[in-house]
This record gives sequence, C-alpha cells and structure tokens, in this order.
Amino acid sequence: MDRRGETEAFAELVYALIREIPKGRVTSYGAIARALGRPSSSRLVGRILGRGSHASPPVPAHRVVNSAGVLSGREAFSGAQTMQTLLEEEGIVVRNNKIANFNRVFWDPLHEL
DNA sequence: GGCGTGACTATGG
DNA sequence: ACCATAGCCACGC
Repeated sequence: MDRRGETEAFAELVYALIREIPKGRVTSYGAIARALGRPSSSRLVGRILGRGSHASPPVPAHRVVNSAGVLSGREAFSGAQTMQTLLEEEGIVVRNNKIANFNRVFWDPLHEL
C-alpha cells in the first residue's frame, strides 16, 4: 500500500468519526487524530476536510474546530450557510469566530465513544 | 530532495 | 488573553 492509499484510508476513518459527533456538540482536529491513533496528524485532519470532503453520507465538518474552539475552517464554507450559522442552528453559541461555551459542548471521541 | 504552506497543538513569556 | 517558537505531516512547486 503506497502513501496515497494510506492517506485515503485515514480520510475515510476521519469522515466516519466526524459522522459520530452528536448534534450540538463539537470536537477538535487533534482529538480526532488522537482517537484514530495518529496524535501528530492533527494538521492532516484539517487538510483532509479542506480538500472538498465530498463523501456520502455527507460529513458534518462544521462540528470540527481547533483546540481553542475557534472556527479556523469557516473560509471553506462558501455559500448561504456559513460554518457559524450551521453551529448556531444546533444551539452552539459563536462569538468572534469562537465557540463561547466550548468546554460544555466539546465532545472527545476517546472519552465518550 | 529542498522549501514554503496550512481547517493544528503545546508551551512559555 | 496575545504573541512567538517549535514540533508535526502531507502536498505542490
């Protein structure tokens, strides 16, 4: 299996895990990487989502933010529905591109899955 | 193979 | 809370 295949396989695991995030909860790139056994690949997680993650069923990528609770990927959500809008529709409070109640809505797959 | 870049993270001042 | 540094890993030039 070449590097390309490994990355694609990892991407599928990332999508699968993100689909498990409960509505109204969020997690971080690092938490996902750690849950999949690759603690040092947090940047790769973000990269995977950035490359137009067209998977089916669709992946709720808006529920993934960085470790500080900042919507670092909002630029990728071009359209009527912004990342912030999607989160607010689930009851998450966003202020200045940052999740206000981050500690309460954070979902750690290692501890809650 | 080098070098810059980025939806990252942890740590220290 | 803000900024700088240093690891990190895959990608594109």
